[in-house]
Amino acid sequence: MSRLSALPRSFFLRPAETVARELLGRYLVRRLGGERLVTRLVETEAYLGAPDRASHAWSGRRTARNESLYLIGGHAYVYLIYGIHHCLNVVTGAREVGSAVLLRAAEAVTGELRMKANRRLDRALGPTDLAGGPGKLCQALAVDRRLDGVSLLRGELILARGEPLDAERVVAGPRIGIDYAGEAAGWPLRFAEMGNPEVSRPRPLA
DNA sequence: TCGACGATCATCT
DNA sequence: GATGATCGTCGAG
Repeated sequence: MSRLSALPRSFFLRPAETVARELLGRYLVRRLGGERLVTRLVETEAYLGAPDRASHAWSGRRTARNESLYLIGGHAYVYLIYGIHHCLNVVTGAREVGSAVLLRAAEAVTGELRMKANRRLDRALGPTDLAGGPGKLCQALAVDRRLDGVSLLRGELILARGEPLDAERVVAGPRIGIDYAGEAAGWPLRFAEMGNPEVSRPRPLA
């Protein structure tokens, strides 16, 4: 069961790019009404904070919405996108920095039936339909703004140790959906497990 | 107070 | 590949 023990604070007190890479293969555990849903992370993106035009903390931007981005590493930042979907981020680094890692895709380990029910899709599920995308991952695990700012070291949403990937199994590429971000749009801050079928859109070449 | 927009997804052709 | 859904947030006025 040690694979499901929480990652320590020190794991998150590092640059977002490092944390994003090393989160691959780890477990994201959601406690939901006595049930435990376990997923294994296969795709992440780093957002660097003030210097990163794609980041909600770009240029030190700070509002009621993104306040939890400025917590110490190891907390959740959850926001609503396109009025419909939620995105789950892991805050990294020291307090007041504003860097984070977006959790983009995961595969089910346990609790798959509940996740499928949470997704409310009647048709047969394809490879990326369960949690192969940031909005889908949140829906499968019932993550919404109520979990904004919670600690990921304990409680109803936890990041656990799992088995980190060997470096040669990690693919890097540009981030998704941030064409507005100028030069930052091309930075290779998206990381995924090579060849994993759950990985979302513009699939990195394996 | 108002208008524009977005770290997406499902469905359609 | 294209498009509509849908609304909280933010900056401009």
